[in-house]
Amino acid sequence: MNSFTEENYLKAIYHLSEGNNAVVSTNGIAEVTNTKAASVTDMLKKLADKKLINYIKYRGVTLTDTGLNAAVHIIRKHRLWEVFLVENLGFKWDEVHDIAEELEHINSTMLIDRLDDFLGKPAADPHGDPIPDRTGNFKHKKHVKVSDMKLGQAGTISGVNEHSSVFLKHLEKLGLTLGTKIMITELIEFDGSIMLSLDSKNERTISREVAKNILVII
Amino acid sequence: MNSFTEENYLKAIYHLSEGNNAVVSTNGIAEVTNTKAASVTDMLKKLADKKLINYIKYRGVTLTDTGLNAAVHIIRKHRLWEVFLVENLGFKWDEVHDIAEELEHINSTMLIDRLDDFLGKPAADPHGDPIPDRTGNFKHKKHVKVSDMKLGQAGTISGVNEHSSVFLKHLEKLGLTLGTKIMITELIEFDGSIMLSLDSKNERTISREVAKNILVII
DNA sequence: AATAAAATTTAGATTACTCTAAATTTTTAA
DNA sequence: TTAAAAATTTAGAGTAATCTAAATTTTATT
Repeated sequence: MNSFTEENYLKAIYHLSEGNNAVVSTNGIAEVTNTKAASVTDMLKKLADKKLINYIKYRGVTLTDTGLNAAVHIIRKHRLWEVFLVENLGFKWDEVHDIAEELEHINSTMLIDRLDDFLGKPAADPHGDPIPDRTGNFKHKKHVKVSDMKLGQAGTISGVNEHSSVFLKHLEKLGLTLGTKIMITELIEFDGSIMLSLDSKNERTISREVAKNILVII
Repeated sequence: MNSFTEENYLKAIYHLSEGNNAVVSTNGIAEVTNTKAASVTDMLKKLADKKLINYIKYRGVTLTDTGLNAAVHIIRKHRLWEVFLVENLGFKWDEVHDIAEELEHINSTMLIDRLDDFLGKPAADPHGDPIPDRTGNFKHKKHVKVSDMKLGQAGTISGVNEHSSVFLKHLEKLGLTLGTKIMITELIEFDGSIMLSLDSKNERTISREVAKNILVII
């Protein structure tokens, strides 16, 4: 069994590689785990010994099949708990991240399978992120970043890349919640800002930084 | 904030003192926490520094008000999660202890209050143990051990003192579940065994050890 | 009351994870 | 293509929780 801390490293590596098994850097991991690069190096050696990652000194890290599987199951737990918190306990989408971060480390396959059944085997969490099934398979929805959309293109908001409360509250204030239909009405050359219409009515301007963290289905 | 481990010691002390603030011994704690007495001594010093316990070297331990409050809140969390597991996820009463043991350390007052509401503010967990409210108050049901009952006395099973799966499965096999009405039909002098009738029908014999761990309301 | 047994504490070490500071390797850019 | 900057690793040390073995205190028993 992997420790709480090991699980957090695996999850960090998974997220940094965007699920694509892209090579991940020591500093990148240090940043998202709130540790120092030296501590990360120590842990990488340990994870490599346990055959959870492929690690080449100075060159970076990828997950092995075992490591990927472990990471995906932690993510499954995290997202199922988020659904429970929002659907059953009445939390808002910007309030669930930290609690799910703790709940995701509870280890019981039976618990998670039964939670999954109880929730009706949901396909996505409250932020639109897909939930893998018990074998670890995702049904991959094709998400596009708003920052990659062309002028005049339309789509439906289907997810976010950033789960912090500040960001999600901001989206809510702008009316940019899951399911909202948007269309790009103007691309500002100066700073990369984007103007878009909401459900064919109101118009909004968002910064490039915000646009990068909103996902749509076209 | 107290660590996972500190919380387990507080809970152990609470249970050993039977909620009565009776003095608890180092060896007693070592046994229920699966550690060695030397490790317990180290931790007791730490808990005393944090003013969670009253500790006199060689003489034993009681909880301070702060320590008692912390312990009661951990127990509240444990019991609420047990209700959730049985009522909503379909677990049996002998399957929930270990999972609740992990869930009880999740720290979020908001989570627990909302879980409490979601469950309908239950008064007892699946083993009949009372659940304190958010201020830490128990509505104390008067429980009597079957081993303390007199010949001819009747009562309704309302709780157990032992939560292991082996014990609970045994009770189930005998039909001795919560809510069952029993009457003492014979007290065996030889070994302290007790014979009782179930819902005025079947008769059962249980050992003194079993009788000590079943609670009834008279 | 003296001594043996039991309970408890101290001393010294170990494991998991973390850190700072210094050394090494890789990348970037003149 | 080489020097400076950035990234990474190593060395050495610290904290939390644990352990064994030895020392001390309490309790039980003659």
